[in-house]
Amino acid sequence: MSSAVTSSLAHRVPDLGALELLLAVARLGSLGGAARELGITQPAASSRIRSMERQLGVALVDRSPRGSRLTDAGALVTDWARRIVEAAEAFDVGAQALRDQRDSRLRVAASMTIAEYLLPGWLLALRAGRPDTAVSLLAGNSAAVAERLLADEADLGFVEGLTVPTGLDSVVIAHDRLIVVTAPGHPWSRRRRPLTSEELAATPLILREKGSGTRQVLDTALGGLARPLIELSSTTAVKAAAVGGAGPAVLSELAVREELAMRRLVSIPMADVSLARDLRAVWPTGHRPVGPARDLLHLTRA
Amino acid sequence: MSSAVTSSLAHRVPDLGALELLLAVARLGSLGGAARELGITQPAASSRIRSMERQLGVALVDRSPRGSRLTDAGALVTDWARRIVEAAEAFDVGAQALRDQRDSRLRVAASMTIAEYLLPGWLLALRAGRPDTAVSLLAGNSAAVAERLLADEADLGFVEGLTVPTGLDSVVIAHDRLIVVTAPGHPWSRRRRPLTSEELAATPLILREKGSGTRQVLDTALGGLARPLIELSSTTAVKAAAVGGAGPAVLSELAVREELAMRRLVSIPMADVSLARDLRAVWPTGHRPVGPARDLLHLTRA
DNA sequence: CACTGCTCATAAGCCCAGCTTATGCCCTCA
DNA sequence: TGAGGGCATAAGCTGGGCTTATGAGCAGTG
Repeated sequence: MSSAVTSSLAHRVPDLGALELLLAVARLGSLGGAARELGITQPAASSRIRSMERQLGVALVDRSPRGSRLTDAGALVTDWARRIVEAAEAFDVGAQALRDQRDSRLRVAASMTIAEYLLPGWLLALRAGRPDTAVSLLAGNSAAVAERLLADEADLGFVEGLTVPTGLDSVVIAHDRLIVVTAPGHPWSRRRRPLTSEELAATPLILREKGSGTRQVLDTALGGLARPLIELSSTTAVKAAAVGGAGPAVLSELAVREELAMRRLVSIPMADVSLARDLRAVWPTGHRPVGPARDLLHLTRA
Repeated sequence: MSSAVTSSLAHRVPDLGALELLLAVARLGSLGGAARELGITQPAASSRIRSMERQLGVALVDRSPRGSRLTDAGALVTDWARRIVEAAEAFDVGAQALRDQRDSRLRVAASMTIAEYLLPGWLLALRAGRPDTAVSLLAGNSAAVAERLLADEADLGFVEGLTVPTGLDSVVIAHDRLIVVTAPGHPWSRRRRPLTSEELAATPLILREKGSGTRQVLDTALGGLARPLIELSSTTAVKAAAVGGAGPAVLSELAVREELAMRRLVSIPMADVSLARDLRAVWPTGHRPVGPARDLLHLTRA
């Protein structure tokens, strides 16, 4: 599979600290200034940038006695670096929410797909507006989300099922749909006509286990007929199998957006089945969200 | 601005090596197996995962004498980690292309926006299909791209201007458009009616310098009338100024997609101006791309 | 003209994170 | 009951990144 000769990414990509430093240099136009901002000394910054240039084999900044500017290549590298740092920020805010299980001002319960793909972005936006709101996150299925809310162990929930659990009010915050995907080499990727639901039902698919949200939606749409090629217990495992060419899979648009953009997977048009589903914010009937929960709710709609 | 107390991301986010290790553990279901794959010893993997758990304050894997499985929180963390690693892969493939200036099998010349936002994804896809194609990248404006191609110093080019440089054949590979954006707090973000071109032309904007591709398109669309609030020399600088609330900016949709998703910027609808532009692959007239250049060209269209 | 203040670079020394090797315990399966 | 795969712990090494101390180049100023 992946070649063992290829030394790991971590050896070829500068670490986060170096990338943050590079972004600071780009923004401030000076090594010393960037060092100050990050709370390190100027020689440390100087040496770190230099060793990054050595590692990449590319000159990144033009130094002068009046400051430092990015080279053309440096500007490009800095933009790519920003992507890594942004992903790291999402990771950070998510991990923090996961850690502070107790006594937070805003306790969120969310389904897996939403927690994976949408929540970090929302939390970053929330932090931008209200920097000191401590958020805690509990991820689980719809039933678990409902349970937490009703036990007053969460202030706001997010679910992605077809139905709203009883005892909860809800509002639709986004739409999602399941799509059929295969690896680029699969015969279906060269089809001209859209796929019919009969064909889909007749073909063994890479699926989530029974009981998962996605599986429920698919089974309902096909009339309980989806045929498993294999059943896996996480979206990630399903994606990996599909990318590896094991067969067609049915997954949330959210989950495969990046794989589609990278052409690691291709989407197969469907003719007659609508696998749309709503993503909803939920809360105990009558208890409209207030305070930070209300702020978060507003963020999610737009 | 950003608080100095907040210790840097790098202290709260595990480094790339640790994240890669976590992904390997998730995939293989065993610390030792993951260690083997990454070419380190089992104790090293064990300790690294443990220190990552300590750093995050979250249990990530359930160890047992028969292997290790991710906890629920671990699954979530792993998915967020995958995002970082994917961004790092894009960085890596881009940096490599930037380094290998000479004697590559495939020499690409691309405009800044394309090099920044699209090319790494293409190169990853290309590498997936042809793992050993050495690619070199030169980023510059349309004129520079044309020059390289005509001097036979590049095999395939990508430009985003309004016109195709003479001497080159081209094919449209994607569409882009410029959009007006502001920070979320700006008055325009609460407008109900779309913006007219008169209003846009009458308002001082954060702009790229004259001569840049985006500026050209905007000036043409407004009849050469764009009024600068400030002129900055990179897309990134413009974005940063806009995010900071300095005023409205006009930027490529590609460049601000993530900022929009994160709600760091909001898009202001335009009534009567179309700021669409084509992204094109280009090559010297008559010399249709062959070999790796042809493969890359195919990847970009879909 | 020299002084001040900004820039960056170099050198010497410290410290800790992460690696390795060596070992031991737990569990399962033949 | 022993073999084998899983993980943990302990001791010792190494290197990368930090600090402090110092010097040099350039701009603006009285």
